[in-house]
Amino acid sequence: MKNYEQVLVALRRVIRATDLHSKRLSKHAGLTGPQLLIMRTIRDLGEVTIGTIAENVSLSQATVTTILDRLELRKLVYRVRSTKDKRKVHAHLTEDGADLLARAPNPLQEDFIEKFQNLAEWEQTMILASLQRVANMMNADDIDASPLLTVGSVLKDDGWKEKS
Amino acid sequence: MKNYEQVLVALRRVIRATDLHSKRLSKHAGLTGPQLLIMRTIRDLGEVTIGTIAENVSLSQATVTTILDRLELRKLVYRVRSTKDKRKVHAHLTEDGADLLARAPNPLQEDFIEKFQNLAEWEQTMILASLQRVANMMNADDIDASPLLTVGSVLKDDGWKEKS
DNA sequence: CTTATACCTCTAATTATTAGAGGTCTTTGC
DNA sequence: GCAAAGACCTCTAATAATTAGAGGTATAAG
Repeated sequence: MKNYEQVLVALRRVIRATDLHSKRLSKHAGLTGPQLLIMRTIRDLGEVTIGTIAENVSLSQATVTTILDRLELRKLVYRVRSTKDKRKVHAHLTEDGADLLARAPNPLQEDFIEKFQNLAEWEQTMILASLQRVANMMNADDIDASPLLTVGSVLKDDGWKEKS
Repeated sequence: MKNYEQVLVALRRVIRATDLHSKRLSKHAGLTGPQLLIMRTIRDLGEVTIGTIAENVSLSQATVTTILDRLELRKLVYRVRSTKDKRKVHAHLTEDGADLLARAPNPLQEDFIEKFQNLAEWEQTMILASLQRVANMMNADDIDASPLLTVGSVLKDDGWKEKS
């Protein structure tokens, strides 16, 4: 399994669904969960458009826009309109933003990627499937508890239901 | 009749419909008809958005955008994105643009407004109705020649068909 | 515990830009 | 003169970001 990004997305969905994002993270460095999430996305992906951020953190463009407004007000990020396509806007971290982010704790993602990649492939697949199952359960209106996971079913089935 | 703008719009439509805009004006000052039209709109209306320009010259926003691109390339206009509403963009004339526009002949609009306002109201109404009739005829696929203008009908009927 | 404040989040509407296609006019080469 | 090329003009449809408006949650203050 090459892309651990799916795992991260699944993790984020679990975090949001369980309200960890707000209760656990809001104190640290004065940033809320979504704010941290977005700032990390900007740092990790480099020159990103609003749309790309939204896609990566599973939020609407409108939501990302308003959160960026607040971050920009605090001089933690800034926007640059693309010259090649003037519809697009790139978000960047300011130096202050990068500093703050570096000091902010990241209990969930800290060297997670490195460790995850050292796992056996079948184990990675199993973990991903489990996370997806949890995330789907959180977001589902009617929780269907019947289909139990088996290693066999996991290895066959790659996709997972998108958020309703 | 307070607004002579309707008369100007009607005039512009006649000009476009008869291709005067390109044949007669394109030589002067190196500007084409639509370019002149748009630059005058910017000068006369002050801080205008793209949408307002489009409305005033009866062109689509997309068309105004591309024409402004060419004018901006020649440093005759510049754009400023509104800080109050970041969707909006204001167009301005550069000094070069204002100079060029001042030297450009304006055979159709030169002190037209002042003279027009000195006419009697019924006469203004009559002229507007006539222009609208001509403009509508130009744009109509099937020209209906039957209804002749009368002073009575003109004074009653205020609206006119929008361009199809 | 209630109220106020500050976030988060969404959908729908708005504004500008771009893509793509088709048209006209002017210039250039023959 | 005439054909071809290049530069405009113009539109509709698609795309990107923002805003408006409404509803929800969490934190702070009394």
